[in-house]
Amino acid sequence: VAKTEELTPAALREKASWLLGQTSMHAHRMLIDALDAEDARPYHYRLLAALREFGSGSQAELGRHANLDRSDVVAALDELVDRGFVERSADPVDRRRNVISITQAGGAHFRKLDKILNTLQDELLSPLSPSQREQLIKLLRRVLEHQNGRSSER
Amino acid sequence: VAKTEELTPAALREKASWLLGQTSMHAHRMLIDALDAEDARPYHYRLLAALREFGSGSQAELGRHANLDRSDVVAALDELVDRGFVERSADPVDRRRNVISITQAGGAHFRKLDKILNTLQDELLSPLSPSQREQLIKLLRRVLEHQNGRSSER
DNA sequence: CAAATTTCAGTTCCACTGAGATGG
DNA sequence: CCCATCTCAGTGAAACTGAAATTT
Repeated sequence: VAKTEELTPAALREKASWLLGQTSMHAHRMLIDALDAEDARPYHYRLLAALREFGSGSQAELGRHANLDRSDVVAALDELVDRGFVERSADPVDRRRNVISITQAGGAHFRKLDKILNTLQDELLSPLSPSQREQLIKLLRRVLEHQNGRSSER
Repeated sequence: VAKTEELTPAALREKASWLLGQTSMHAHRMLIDALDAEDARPYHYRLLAALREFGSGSQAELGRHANLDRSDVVAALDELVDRGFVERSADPVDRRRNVISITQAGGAHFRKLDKILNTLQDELLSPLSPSQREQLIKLLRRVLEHQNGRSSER
């Protein structure tokens, strides 16, 4: 049996950016696999979550909430419209905008995906105790808030 | 001033996979930017680190250490050869193999990149105290080891 | 005129797949 | 015959860029 712990150079293993990259890549693969069973993609979940939490809105607004590029919002919403999970309609007060609203089927779909995502978190964090999980999330959130602060200063 | 903390849906903000993805993406962008100044890419650093730590070896072996796909090893090594940081030579005992060795310039290059990477870790973790940084690294490493264990069982 | 929105076309980076040629 | 290695060509997802058309 190969000792995978000794495969990776220490120079990499000790770097937070490396650990973040590896764990996040693995988590992302798990996510793709899990969503695939529902014919869904990570972008779908993000958009539906933003819609449920902030209500209907323009595509631009939605993209900012879900952290999607304006370009990718178009294509991802096309897919959600195809599946009947959201509706596009012209905004009567600002004719540049499309108003996106979530359908009933979309709400049900989101709840299903959210369950899948929650299960996935458990699997991902299974080697950690409950307090360690909280710790990890707290630390990551702090790093992320700092990053968001710095990038919005630019 | 916009409150970026309130932009993201709670459904996302509370998920470890989301936090990992966002922080790692940001870290990756920082990495790309920092290495760009040295005309280098993340793949270069990984390969050089593996070479320094495990010594000369075949490309396949190198790829396993640096976690690069066999296909990507070829192209990345081409770049490093062009820059004079590694040398390709035929393996006398196994003529399928290329033996890759790091040059003196390559060693110097690695040390420069390693400094850049270390500075970047500091910047990345700047909102955390020293003990929090250790905590984060410890927790991430534990998650990663668990992932590696599961994926090698398949 | 400046700014925002939607959309399209195209790019980059990373990871990966399939297949061919060579050799152990 | 099977397996490993190196290489090439191509795919796919995610994030992003530039520009056009429309409207505010």
